[in-house]
Amino acid sequence: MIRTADKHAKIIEAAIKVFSRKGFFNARIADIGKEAQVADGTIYLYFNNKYDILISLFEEEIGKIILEVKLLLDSEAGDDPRQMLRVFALHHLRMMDDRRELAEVLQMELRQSNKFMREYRLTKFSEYLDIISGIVKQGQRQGIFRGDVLPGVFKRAFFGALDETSRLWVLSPDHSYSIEETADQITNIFINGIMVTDQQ
Amino acid sequence: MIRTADKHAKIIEAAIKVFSRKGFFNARIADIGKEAQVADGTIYLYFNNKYDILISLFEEEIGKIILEVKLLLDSEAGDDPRQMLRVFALHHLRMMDDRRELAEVLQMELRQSNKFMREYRLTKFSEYLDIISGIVKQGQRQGIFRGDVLPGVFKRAFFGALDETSRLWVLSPDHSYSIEETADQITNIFINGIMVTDQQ
DNA sequence: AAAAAGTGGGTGAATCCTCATTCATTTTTT
DNA sequence: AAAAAATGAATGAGGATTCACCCACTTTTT
Repeated sequence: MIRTADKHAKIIEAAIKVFSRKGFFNARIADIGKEAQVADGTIYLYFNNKYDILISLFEEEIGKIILEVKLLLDSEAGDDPRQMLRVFALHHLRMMDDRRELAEVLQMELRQSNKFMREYRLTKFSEYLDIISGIVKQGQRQGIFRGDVLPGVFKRAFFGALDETSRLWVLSPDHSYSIEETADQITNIFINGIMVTDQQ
Repeated sequence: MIRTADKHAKIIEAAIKVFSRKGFFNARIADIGKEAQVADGTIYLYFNNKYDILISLFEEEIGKIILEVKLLLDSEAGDDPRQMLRVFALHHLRMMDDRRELAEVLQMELRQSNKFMREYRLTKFSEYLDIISGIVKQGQRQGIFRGDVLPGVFKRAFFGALDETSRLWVLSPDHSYSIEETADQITNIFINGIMVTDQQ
């Protein structure tokens, strides 16, 4: 055999392709098997069922994204919460743009999955959002962000804004605005919106 | 005959309940029929297929929401774009809170539908978003919103923020913050973020 | 005005197809 | 030659859609 090319990873990769193409419910296990060049039955050696593939996909991929963005924050944002928000936004949008297929799966399926798998907690996703509220809290401690902003509301608003904006590209890949421009626009709105100002 | 108790509306109403409970794909036509107290076959007298129910639901319900919010904007926001954003946000969040089942369907299924029904355009949804960009443009004309903010980006960011925030309640109905408080938080961030300021 | 036809919305059992999952068998690894 | 991994045909459940039939009501004929 040509290298035990980590079947698990191969299947996840294939699932991203197939789910992004057809959506979770319309995707057949056979499609994933074919894409991964693996027999249908093999998939069940690595995953319990179809949902399990989706959940594993979420947790693993978001896990990677968290690592990436934390690294970037450490290396490029110094101690400035404004810069941290910028870095976060830019990384998020770049990632969505670079990895269209993954982006599509996250955007389309992540919400639903919450629902019909109520038992399952998307722990990694929560962790991702908590990076944002962490930044806000830090800014408030430093006195440069207004204290009356609720970090728990802000994190959702900020993520929602990024997510909704990037959906534009996923659906119609011909940007009218550049990633950098868009990230700037959004971050500026939020930063101005949350800063301590002298007037008012 | 007992006055055709508008079967169409009855089916849509039932579909909202069923889709919100089980999600589009897990919902059975039989479930909708049962909920609407109508035979399975009857549904096909009013809709072409299962997708068609979902699409009709979207367009009709969002249509109603558009009418409501436009009325409110006329009657309560005067000519002040800031106030208009407030009214829009508050109405959106209130609506999501009052009509949980509809909210759930919109949040969970609206995204996907775009995808597996690529042919279909969600015209009403676009119209809804364009209310936001209209407000921004008006504010820019009046010189109270910064001219460098792109209305097409802003509308998505603002909607995304509202949408993501309200998902919190839909999934776990025990608010920690009130609707009004949350609407205020979000609107404040965006208004401060977009205002023309003297400093900087 | 009674009887006979006609109309069409409504019905729900039957059809027919699509997969997720299983497992007996084969192939590869140790 | 065991043990482990992989295969893919067969199974069986589920569910969207169809369609032959019903019946309450309206229109036409007698």
